[in-house]
Amino acid sequence: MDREQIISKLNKEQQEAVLASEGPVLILAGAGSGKTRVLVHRIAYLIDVCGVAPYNILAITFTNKAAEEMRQRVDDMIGFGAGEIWVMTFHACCVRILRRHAEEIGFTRYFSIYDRDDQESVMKDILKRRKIDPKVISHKAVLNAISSAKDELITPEKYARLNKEWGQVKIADLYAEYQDKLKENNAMDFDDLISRTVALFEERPDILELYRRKFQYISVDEYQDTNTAQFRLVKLLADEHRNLCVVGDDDQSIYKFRGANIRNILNFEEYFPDAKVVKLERNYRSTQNILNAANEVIRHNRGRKSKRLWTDVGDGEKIRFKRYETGYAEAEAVAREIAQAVGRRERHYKDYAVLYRTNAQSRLFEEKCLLLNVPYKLVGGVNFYSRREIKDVLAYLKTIDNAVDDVASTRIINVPKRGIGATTITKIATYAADGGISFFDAAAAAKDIPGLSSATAKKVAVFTDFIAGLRRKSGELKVSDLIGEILNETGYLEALQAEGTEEAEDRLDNLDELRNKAVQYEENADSPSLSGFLEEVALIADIDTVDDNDDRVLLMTLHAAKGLEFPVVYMTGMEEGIFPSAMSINSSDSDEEVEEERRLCYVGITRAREQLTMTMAYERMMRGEMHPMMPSRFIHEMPREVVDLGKGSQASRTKPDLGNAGFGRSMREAITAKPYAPKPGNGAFTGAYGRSDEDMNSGYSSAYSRSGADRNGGAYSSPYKSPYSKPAQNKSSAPASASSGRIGSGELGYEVGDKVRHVKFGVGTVREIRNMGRDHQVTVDFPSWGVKKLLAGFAKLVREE
DNA sequence: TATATAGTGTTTTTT
DNA sequence: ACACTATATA
Repeated sequence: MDREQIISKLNKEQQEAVLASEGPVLILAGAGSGKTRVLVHRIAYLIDVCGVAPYNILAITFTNKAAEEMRQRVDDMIGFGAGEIWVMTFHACCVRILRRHAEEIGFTRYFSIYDRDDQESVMKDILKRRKIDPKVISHKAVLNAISSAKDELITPEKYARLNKEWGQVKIADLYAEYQDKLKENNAMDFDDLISRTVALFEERPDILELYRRKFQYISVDEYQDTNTAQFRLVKLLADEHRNLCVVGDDDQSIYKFRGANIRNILNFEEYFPDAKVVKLERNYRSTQNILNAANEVIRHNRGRKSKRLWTDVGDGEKIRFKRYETGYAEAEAVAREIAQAVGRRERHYKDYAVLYRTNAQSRLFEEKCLLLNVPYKLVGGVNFYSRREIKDVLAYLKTIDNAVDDVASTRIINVPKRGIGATTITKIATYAADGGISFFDAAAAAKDIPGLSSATAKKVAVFTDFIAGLRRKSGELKVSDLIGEILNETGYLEALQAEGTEEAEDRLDNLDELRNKAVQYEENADSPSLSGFLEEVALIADIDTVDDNDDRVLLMTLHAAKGLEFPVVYMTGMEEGIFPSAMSINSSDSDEEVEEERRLCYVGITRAREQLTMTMAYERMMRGEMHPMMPSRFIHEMPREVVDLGKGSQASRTKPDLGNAGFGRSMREAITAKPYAPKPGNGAFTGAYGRSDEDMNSGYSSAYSRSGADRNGGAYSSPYKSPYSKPAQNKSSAPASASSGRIGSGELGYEVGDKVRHVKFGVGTVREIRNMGRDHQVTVDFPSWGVKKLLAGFAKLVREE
């Protein structure tokens, strides 16, 4: 293609961005402004017009899905040679470089990649061995501190130099040990992938030179989400030729908690004073109403590069704001609306995305979709690859592939059960530590380990022999066959099949799925290998597996929705404390954190093409308790005229002074100003505000079918009683039932205050009897043994006359 | 050694 | 509400 062909279908700013091929470029791309289009055209321009070799191009994206999409579009545009371009995520790019130079930094090319789970087992182990009370220093807190340090390229030594407080000194120490442990295991965590690549480049100018020469033209997508380490990496690679094009939107920076440094984008022009800056404000995705809402909300943030999205497609529908009694009602109403629209053939399921702030909210939507037969895909939450059965199989594969990965081998040495218990595992681990060998090698030498009985050593040998056998065969066996062999030979499948529970069925399905993925990998990879498969699996995010052709509603967090778009979007749980999260509101630098939440809101709003609905619940179940909720401040921040409150909405009914006209653009006065406070006790829905019929219906029906009665075995009877008042709990120490009168009388033959005899403890006094459902827990005070809690069915207590 | 249960803490977002 | 840990018991 020639220059004219490439730029002919782009707007003026986009053309400018595409044509600025040399030198540093900062593209401030508002949501939906066609930045992927620009990036793709830019690459085409570099190759077809500037004569750059595809081999010399590096395009970094945020997710594998984005990489795939970009690769596809580049393929379509330039055809031959596109395969040579590196289009991938930071992490994938670093792994590729690190595998090649692993030996030079003390690893082998088979190094494992540890996910959060693996990191946790390493850290727990360290804390345990150091006898540190996890209540004083939690493994999670340590890992978070380490992760933040790595994002900032702070080594353990530097961390120790920088931090002198007691807790921090401890962390520095643990950090150092953690790094040693990972190295021993020939493993790296996600953060290491970046920081070790940076370290490699800084220590070995010769290697850096290699990649500088290779990557002549670099582009970075979602630049606002890069952290210090990633920025340093890019800077190292681009410093010489300075052909660096970054694309980002400071308003969409939502990963500060992961170390994203918003200054990277705000200060780009300081690092590169000669940078060309292009602003893309024309939006090709949403209606003007949606854009107005987004613009107005984000305007409440300070310190941003000002920009204002616009479109010429017209106003479109207003944004709908709907309120429901509870989270259950909210979820049901959303699912029902979708089902109805699809039923009327107005929409496909895949036109919809249901977004929420936290993964915990997903369960309700999942339940209601199931109930109403709405096909859905849940993105995130429990990642496919972090399910137990999947991790088990992967641990087998890792043990075969990376013999020194102790986390992997300890995980599966007794899975399925081989009669190797915690004591044995500790003995093997100690032996390994003393001899400076890996856990697996120690296990292979079980018969030499003092203190292990020959019977135990034999059990261990069964395991190590099995792995050794597979290791021999791993060269010629395909990954999928290897998986099959593991599942069959260990009896893993058999054990699951024997269980016969629904959960076991799910697990079997997941294992099938894993085998399918392996087959897919074998078909698609250039040169399939066990390490290659493990790497792909480690770096895949849930969102990467979303299939655009699948006709399903997508359920996901607002974070996961970044970079995507949908005709219809529901933003749910629009409540203070949920969104913005209580965490951000109560934080010590609340202003900044709420601004990040606001950006998240902006991201959510701008996902919608045609219709956007925001929903909230008056009451929400959190940590097992019902809480009254107030509308999110972000609702107030939207301009009044783009929002539809729905007919018969409470605002116009109970606040006649606000009516339908005559007040300012702010939503603040137009909607509920006070939290909905159900009267305790009577529980009827007589809050201060009237409700639309729709709200009424969904509120009640859902509450009845879901909240009270069903889950407590019909414990609550009257429809006039609040479905939300807590029914008496079975385990409560109050009388188990009104009719039985005295506690535990009848079946047990004794009651509180009675003297009872126990085979071992002798005679004691019954202090308490708790109904545990099937059995009773009896608290007995034995004069010579103290107070014991016994199960009536077990203890065989006999009343003493 | 394996299992069942009670007690405890916990939650934002993720490559 | 849920998951994880510590404890008790066969």
